[in-house]
Amino acid sequence: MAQSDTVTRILDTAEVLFAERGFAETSLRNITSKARVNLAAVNYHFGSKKALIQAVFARYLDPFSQRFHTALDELEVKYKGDVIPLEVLLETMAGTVLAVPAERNSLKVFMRLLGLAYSQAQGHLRRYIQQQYGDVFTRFTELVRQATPELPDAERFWRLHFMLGTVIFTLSGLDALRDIAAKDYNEQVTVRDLVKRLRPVVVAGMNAPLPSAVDEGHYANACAS
Amino acid sequence: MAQSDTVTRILDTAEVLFAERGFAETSLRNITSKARVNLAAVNYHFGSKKALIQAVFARYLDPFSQRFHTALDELEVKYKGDVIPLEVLLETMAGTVLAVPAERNSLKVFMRLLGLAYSQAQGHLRRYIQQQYGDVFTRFTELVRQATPELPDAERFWRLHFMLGTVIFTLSGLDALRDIAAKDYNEQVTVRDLVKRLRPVVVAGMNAPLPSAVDEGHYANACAS
Amino acid sequence: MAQSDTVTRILDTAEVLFAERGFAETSLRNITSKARVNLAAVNYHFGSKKALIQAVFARYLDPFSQRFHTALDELEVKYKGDVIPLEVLLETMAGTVLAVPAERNSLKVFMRLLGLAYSQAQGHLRRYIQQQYGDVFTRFTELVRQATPELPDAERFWRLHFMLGTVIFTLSGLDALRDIAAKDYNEQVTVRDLVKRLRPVVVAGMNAPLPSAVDEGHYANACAS
Amino acid sequence: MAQSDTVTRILDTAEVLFAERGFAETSLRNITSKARVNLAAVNYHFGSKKALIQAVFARYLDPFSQRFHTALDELEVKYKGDVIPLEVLLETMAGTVLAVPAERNSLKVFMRLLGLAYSQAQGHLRRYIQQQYGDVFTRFTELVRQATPELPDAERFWRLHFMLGTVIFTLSGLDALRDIAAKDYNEQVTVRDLVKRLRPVVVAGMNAPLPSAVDEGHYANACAS
DNA sequence: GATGAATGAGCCTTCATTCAT
DNA sequence: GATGAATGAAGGCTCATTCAT
Repeated sequence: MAQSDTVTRILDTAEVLFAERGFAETSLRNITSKARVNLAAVNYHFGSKKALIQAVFARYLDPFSQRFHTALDELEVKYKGDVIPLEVLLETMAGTVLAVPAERNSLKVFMRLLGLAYSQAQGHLRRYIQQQYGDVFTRFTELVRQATPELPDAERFWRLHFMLGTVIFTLSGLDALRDIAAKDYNEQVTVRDLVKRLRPVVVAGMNAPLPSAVDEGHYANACAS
Repeated sequence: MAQSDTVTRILDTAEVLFAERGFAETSLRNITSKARVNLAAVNYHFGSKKALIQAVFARYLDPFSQRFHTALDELEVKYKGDVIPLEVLLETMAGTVLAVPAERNSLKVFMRLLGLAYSQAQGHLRRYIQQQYGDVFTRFTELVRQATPELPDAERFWRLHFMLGTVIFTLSGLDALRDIAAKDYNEQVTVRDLVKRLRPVVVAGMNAPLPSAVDEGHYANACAS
Repeated sequence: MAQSDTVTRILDTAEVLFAERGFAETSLRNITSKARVNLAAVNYHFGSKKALIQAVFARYLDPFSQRFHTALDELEVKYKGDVIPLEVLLETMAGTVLAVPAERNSLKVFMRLLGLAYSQAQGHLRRYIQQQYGDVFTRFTELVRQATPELPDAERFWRLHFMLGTVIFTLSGLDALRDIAAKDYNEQVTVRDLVKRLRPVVVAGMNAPLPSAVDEGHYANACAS
Repeated sequence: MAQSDTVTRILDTAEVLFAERGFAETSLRNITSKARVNLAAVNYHFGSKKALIQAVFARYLDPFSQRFHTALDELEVKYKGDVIPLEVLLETMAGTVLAVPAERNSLKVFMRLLGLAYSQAQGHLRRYIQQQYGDVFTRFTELVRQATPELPDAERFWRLHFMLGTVIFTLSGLDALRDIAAKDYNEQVTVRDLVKRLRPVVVAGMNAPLPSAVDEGHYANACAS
């Protein structure tokens, strides 16, 4: 078997199974048997299951990180010191996110993986992602800060995560939702359709009026934590 | 030991551990040893791990479902045939969601669990929730439909899920995000604060302009799936 | 619930399940749930699973033992000191065996149980049967001895067990064999039919010529144990 | 540890324990601890306990099936079209049965296993044996049919099973019976002795006169099932 | 470089039994 | 007299990992 064929086969199979079932629910046996590879190969090539999980992410995030840096470079050149508008920043990020897995025909898988990275109990994974790719996100949020000077820093932080939740939740649960949509609305939705639908919602969310301080304590009597 | 003390102790411990680690990563031994209860007690009282998971959800969703029905009844009486405004509907839902676990001092846990219900590979759980509580959500979405007659049905479906993602993603990942926010913005955020912040964003998202058909194919060259 | 209703329900259910699956494969839960009786009732009324197994046998063997003694009494009166012919002894035993469970409509179950008593790893059961009912069988074999004076004692011992094997094996596996027979020979066989078929074979087996000493060592080179 | 040493040790230990206690009463832990082998080795090499049980049988039945086919081939050559006498067929089967485990010094174990295969609630095992080795037995019964043209087909079917019961019941319960015989008749019986004793009985049983139709209903009043 | 074999820890579940009520 | 609750032991099986070859 060719040298890195095994490695590739493992990664290809692992990302699909991880995306389908989650990390804990996917055993190395599941992966190696479906990939028709020796069970010990995972530990041989990657060292451990954790390292395999990280490698699966790295295969997406390395090119993403690189392309996103390049795209931001180009934007900074184009706007040469002027503030880059929020819509442009969001479009750029969306474009890069879509571009990377497009080459691997598996945007859906990538989105599922991103969702899992947030929701599953894999502390090592969040630490790994933060450490390896934190700088791109830091750079991006700084540009967003410049594009939304009217937003308090904390508000911007939360709204970015609100919108992150919107996107990841939707795209990572795409299959299930798509089935419902297809049944109820007789509509075959593609990722492209969804992104088109997401755009105005995300922009509106980011530009929503600030919460009025008046409402404070509205639920105070109902919420203890 | 008091009659149903064991049952309660198991449920209390299970919901915390499930919320912290997920279902697959939490063993019955983890639960029973922390709850200082015999391992076999889980199977005696619940029948299986799956049934325990469902029971954990039922303890939240049963009262939620009941209260939400009641709240919607009251709204329908109050508006006697008139359309109930979207903001009122959203407030009512938020109020009910907050009220239920408030009595148990564990809104955070409830939100984590809801997030897990969507993201983890527990098909039985989604089936169970859909089957047991589907009707409340159906009733709610029908009222939302009447409140947003200008939205195409499919668009409303997707936007509701966009907003669901916003809320669940944020609140279920609350701890991690709160830590970051505390460090970067020196801010101790409560769930109440977050709900206050979420409200204008959700309303703005639901009321965002419809996506223009002109944009179609915008990312066509970047997205293969 | 009436006093001994529970006991009867347990015994009725237990004998059926034991006959179907064997002793180890039938749990007290199987029995009590099918009998719609409390799990603890078995230990309450019988003391242990072993005791339940013995009770199931006692319900058949007590009347059998009593009737067989009576039948042999009558034979001894009738033949007043003369030797009772082998055929008569065999017929009498067969008649008694058939008569007992006939009242409970479950000869098949009784035979399965007898087969299990021999084949399953329930040492306590063999000891129990030997201790409780050994005397009837001793009395019977003594009469057989008188009826077959030409047979060496050891030969008679073995032939009785050969024939016991014939009967128990056939009748205890009745269902499976009946299915095959029904399929291959288009024949719906009853227990009565089988007993009719067994009679000449058993008699011929008992009366077979003695093995010639010449044959000794015929398989010596083929058999090491 | 040598390559298949583990497999052999597991099989050797398993067949002894199965024969002594039955399948359900023998745990994998019993087997692996006695065989001084890791518990997981059973699942690694065999896949499941069921598969182990089947493997234990296969180790006897594979060579038996092969040898018996060969022996029947030789008989057909020798008798070139003529009918092979019943005695010869029975001797041939007996010889093959004795020859196979002789090499493994465990005829007794083999016989116990055969008895268990019939009496224990292991449906999968009967299915497996029928499927894997059904053809040899079909071939054998066809030759018996030619050797006993005077017997009605159904009668021959039942008599073969009568005799099968005789043999399996006796040989599978050998140890217990041998103990009794040793005590009562001061006789140390070997398997060879028993086979010598079985032969005339089996032949006489097969050749017994047909049951007279006159006797029909003899026990009719005594047998309800 | 790659793999078949083996391992120890842990999984969920079921068992017969006991006990307080 | 009868039962719901609880228990310790044991069941078969799967896991990620290691190791000799």
